[in-house]
Amino acid sequence: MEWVGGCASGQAGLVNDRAPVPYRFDPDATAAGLKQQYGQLEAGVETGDRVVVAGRLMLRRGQGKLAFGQLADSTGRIQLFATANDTPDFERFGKLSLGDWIGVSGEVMTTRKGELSVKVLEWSILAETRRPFPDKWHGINDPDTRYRQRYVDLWVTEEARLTLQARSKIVSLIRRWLEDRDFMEVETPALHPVPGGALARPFTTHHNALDQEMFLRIAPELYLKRLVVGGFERVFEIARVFRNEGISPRHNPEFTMLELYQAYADWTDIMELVEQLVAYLAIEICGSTTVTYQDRELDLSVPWRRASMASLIEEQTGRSVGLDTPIDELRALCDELDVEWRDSYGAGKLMLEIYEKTAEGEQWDPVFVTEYPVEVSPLARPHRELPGMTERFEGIVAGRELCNAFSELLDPDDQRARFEDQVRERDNGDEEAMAVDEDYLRALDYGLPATGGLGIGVDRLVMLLTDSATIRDVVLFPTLRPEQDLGSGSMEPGGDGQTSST
RNA sequence: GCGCCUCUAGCUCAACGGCAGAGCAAUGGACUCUUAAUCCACAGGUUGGGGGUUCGAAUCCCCCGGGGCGCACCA
Repeated sequence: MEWVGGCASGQAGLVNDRAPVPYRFDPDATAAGLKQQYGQLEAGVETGDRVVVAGRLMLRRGQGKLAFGQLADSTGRIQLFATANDTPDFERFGKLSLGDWIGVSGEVMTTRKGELSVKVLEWSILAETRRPFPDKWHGINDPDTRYRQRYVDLWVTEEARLTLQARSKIVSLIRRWLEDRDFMEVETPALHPVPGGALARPFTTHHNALDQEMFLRIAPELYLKRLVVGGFERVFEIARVFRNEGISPRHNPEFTMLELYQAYADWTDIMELVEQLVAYLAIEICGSTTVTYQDRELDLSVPWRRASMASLIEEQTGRSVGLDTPIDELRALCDELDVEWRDSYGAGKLMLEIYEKTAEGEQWDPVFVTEYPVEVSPLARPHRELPGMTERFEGIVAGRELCNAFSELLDPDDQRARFEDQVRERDNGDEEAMAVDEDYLRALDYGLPATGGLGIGVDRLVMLLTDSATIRDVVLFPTLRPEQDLGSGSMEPGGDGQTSST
């Protein structure tokens, strides 16, 4: 390792004074690793063990011929202990800016007060910060600044770092869990000629060479089922999907959806899969199936409650409704409950609207809501016992939809009729209705066996497991309006360029 | 898209019709065991932008812009 320690340029104090920094560096210890290995050390011990650490200087305390610092890396923080006698270029070390990246080689020790530290015996600057770091105690409070400058937020907001690290861990655990069950990860197109697989407004774009309108996918569903037709019996995709809709604490225009399809399975198999997967993740991430979400306890243990949509409506409103309830009665109930409806809505759509208004948000502990009407489930297979219903369920946790799943619709003729119903709804002004996907129908013509399918909102799952109130906290770079005053001028040395919330 | 709230130093916040302030950061100095170190000194502002009311506006009113939260849409 080449040490560039003591490379102060002699022009200290100038903003543009950039020390030469090494092309590579080889740390051999981390803050967390040191705490784990030496955590039990008594006060005043010098171990003689030499380690190399690297990171950002987050705190600094001069003490005459001593100096203390706190070095942060991706695992946490460790104290640095520098002395005029042992630390080369001690003077310069004491003048480092908060936020500077440094590499340190030194001896593992504890101070007289017992704080585990690395005594700085060699050090070098790995990168200087030319912008001041936020308040060392309060950090950044303005949410907009946090999301825009995530590269700073990750250093000064520990929860942000831990949450986003947990997200990575969760996605990794999902992959491994599914692979252990013989699911194969695939990647299907994100550019779709026909948007499908969900009810949502797409982003539109254009391919120049093909001179063709294209859509960013709103769901990978129809491609994944094509793969089951193709003989991949268990597939999954962790898909970034795009929906041209509002932004809110629970919605980002691009978000991540886990979809999986299992041949020969039905919706009951998928229910078991979901509750087991989520319980497994809760234990791995939170240490228990009982987690706290927004100051309220949440029991994710298996099995989750099953309840039909109609029964939940009755539970909340005391009114018994079903597909055979006269339409006027349903409309009257909507009016009574302040639920908007249109003439084109059938009994199934009215039921769904009533359920979403009255019951969905009232659920807290997980519940699989079953028996969705055919009318609102264009890709789900008819219920084997209940006419007009499908074998579809949604998993509701903490009052929000976590997943949507069903026994997949197999019959090409039925599917064509459902698509055509959707087109009629589109003609009636429903911009989220589906279009006919002829190639998908052709695939179904070749035969799809019984298949259970699932979509889970990964962002919302991460929110639950990390106790995050907003989706922006679990997305590294959430969608924001572009900053207005951030031109090329901000890159000029000495330019103000500080990007506040304005 | 509609409603409510909000925008003051690099960061976190005061001042709420009467001289724009503090802490941290920065800058200069003291200090051999600090833990958000402490102490001394110094500096930092077109109060988001524009207009209006007023003897006087960060403060009240209007318009515009950014952000937050609800509603609507949705996952």
